[in-house]
Amino acid sequence: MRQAVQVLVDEPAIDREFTYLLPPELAAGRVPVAVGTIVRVVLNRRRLRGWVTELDAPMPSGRELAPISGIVGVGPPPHVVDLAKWAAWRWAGTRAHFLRTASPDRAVAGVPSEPATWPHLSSPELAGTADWVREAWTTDPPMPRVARLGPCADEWPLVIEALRRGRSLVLVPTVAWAARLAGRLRRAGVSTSLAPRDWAGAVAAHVIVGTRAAVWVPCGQLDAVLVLDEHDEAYQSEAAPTWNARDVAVERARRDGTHCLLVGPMPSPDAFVLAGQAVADPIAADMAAPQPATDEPASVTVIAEPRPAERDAWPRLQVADRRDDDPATGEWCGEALAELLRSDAVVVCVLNRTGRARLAFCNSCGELAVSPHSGRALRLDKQQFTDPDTGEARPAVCESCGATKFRRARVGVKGVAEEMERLALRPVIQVVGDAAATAADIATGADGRAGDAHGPPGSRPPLYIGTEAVLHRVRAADAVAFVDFDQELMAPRYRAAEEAFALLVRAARLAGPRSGDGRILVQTRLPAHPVLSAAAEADPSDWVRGEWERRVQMRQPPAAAWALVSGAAAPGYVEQLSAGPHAALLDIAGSAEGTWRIRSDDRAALLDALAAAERPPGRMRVAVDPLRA
DNA sequence: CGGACAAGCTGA
DNA sequence: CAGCTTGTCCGG
Repeated sequence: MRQAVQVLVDEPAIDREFTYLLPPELAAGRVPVAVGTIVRVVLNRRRLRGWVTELDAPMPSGRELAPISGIVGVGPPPHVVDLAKWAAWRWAGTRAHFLRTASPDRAVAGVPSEPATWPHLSSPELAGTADWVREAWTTDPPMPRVARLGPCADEWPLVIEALRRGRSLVLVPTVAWAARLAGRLRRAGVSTSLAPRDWAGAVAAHVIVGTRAAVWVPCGQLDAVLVLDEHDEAYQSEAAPTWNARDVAVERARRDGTHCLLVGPMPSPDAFVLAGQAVADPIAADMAAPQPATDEPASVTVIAEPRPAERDAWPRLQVADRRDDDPATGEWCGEALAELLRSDAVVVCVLNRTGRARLAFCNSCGELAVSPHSGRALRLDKQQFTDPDTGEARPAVCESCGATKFRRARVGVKGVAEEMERLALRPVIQVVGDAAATAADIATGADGRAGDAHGPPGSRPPLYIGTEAVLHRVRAADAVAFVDFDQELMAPRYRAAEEAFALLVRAARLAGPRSGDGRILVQTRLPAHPVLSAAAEADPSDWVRGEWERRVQMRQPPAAAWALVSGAAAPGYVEQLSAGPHAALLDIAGSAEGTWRIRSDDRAALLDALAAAERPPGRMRVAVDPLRA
């Protein structure tokens, strides 16, 4: 009896399964052949990698099958192969894309055997004290839960609580965080796998720690899933398919019948949708979330630390109201910031603009210099204006009063840095983009304080200024100042407020808790903005509720499902969608640059429609619920 | 995706 | 009509 298997080839453009013969000598080889095993096949004279997706495929009649040409190594286990199939539907991608992410970098001949039980946690370092979160791990039936943890709070007790349940998966947004946590766990004697470096080792580990790809670890049944900083955009892929590891984690936990805890200083609207979909009986009316199946709002309870603890996990937030300042002067620096800069504190300033001049205001009459043709603002370069549309240079003369002196406003990092140095009388270090600063620029002292490595003893610590990259590259500061926070709050993106809050979270970690005198200064003309009140009071619940209502009202993700379709094949594909069976539930809008936005209140209907529509030949990108739209 | 093959274009 | 380009099809 000859055995045939189904093989999905590792070629996203093909994304099809083919039947191959499994020769007996390969079936009896060193690597066991199972669903997920990585094999080599010849398709149309091409040698390709592929994954076994079915072991006993029906033998087709009237066709001679080609044999599998070799076994490459162990691949993702069957339940992960199935999870990849779900993800391909969820983000309108190919199975091959997700199976690649779930497969080891290099050929793996075998995996260790799974321990039957997990060791009892005995070391004193493993004594957990997160009573407040324990109920999250005991609800029956298990379900995804949302928990709030202040930005400066230690995640360790939550990790210990997870470990008590058994084999745990802990996702964190950055590689550095993963490495730090894995090291700490190993030192405490816990068998730990740092994914994806230790691909096969995950099978035998008590805890698997990693960034977004870690959600695809090849281990078996999980007993607890923990996603830290679940709001972080690093969990979502920017390239299509725009999959999100947090959402995959929730689905994986659901399939394992286990608990999943979504943790962060600010529960994201997405977390509420994920938890809300799982709520059968409303536990408390803390937050309304959609339940598409029944159209009935479910209630999601947010688990939070006792108030004093959460409050202490935030730095003090100082709001510098700039409404009284004259906008025409273009001064970037208010009194509170000036005072901070003149002090001896290590200060990190954030300004999400690079370069020097942006807008020019007349020194005598305050008029904004604009192009007479387009009405757009002119850039002031040295003593000349540059027209933003034509690039044409013109003399710097005020149209309304004839004066020739201008001052720049909305200056970028470079311009502010120059003035800051004069104002603060100490060195200013600029951090822009990823490659701009070298390690030496942001060397930190033994205690992790930025600035200790600079200058002779007794000299004043430097100031840092940069785009938000500076928040990733300086490890600690006495204070973080946002030069123009309105730019974040009012950015023309549907997630602007959420992203602004995420910046405050990053800043909070640099500044440290209020007990350590940590401090964030925010210059704004919107001092009552809910994002600012949330951070000032260390309680984001009002803001999160309002943000959710806004998303519902505007039909934005995650309250509604979006798919952005672009590329050469997009017109034909969108035409298919508008003629398909789900068309009535879809809201299709074209845009100028050959991009279509398909919107639906019913995510499943949208995803089914995307999967069912035929893809015409040619390149195409489908971004489901993209971060930027 | 990339090889095969068919249909279309060019130049002598 | 050879020799080349361009387009469409399909893979086990």
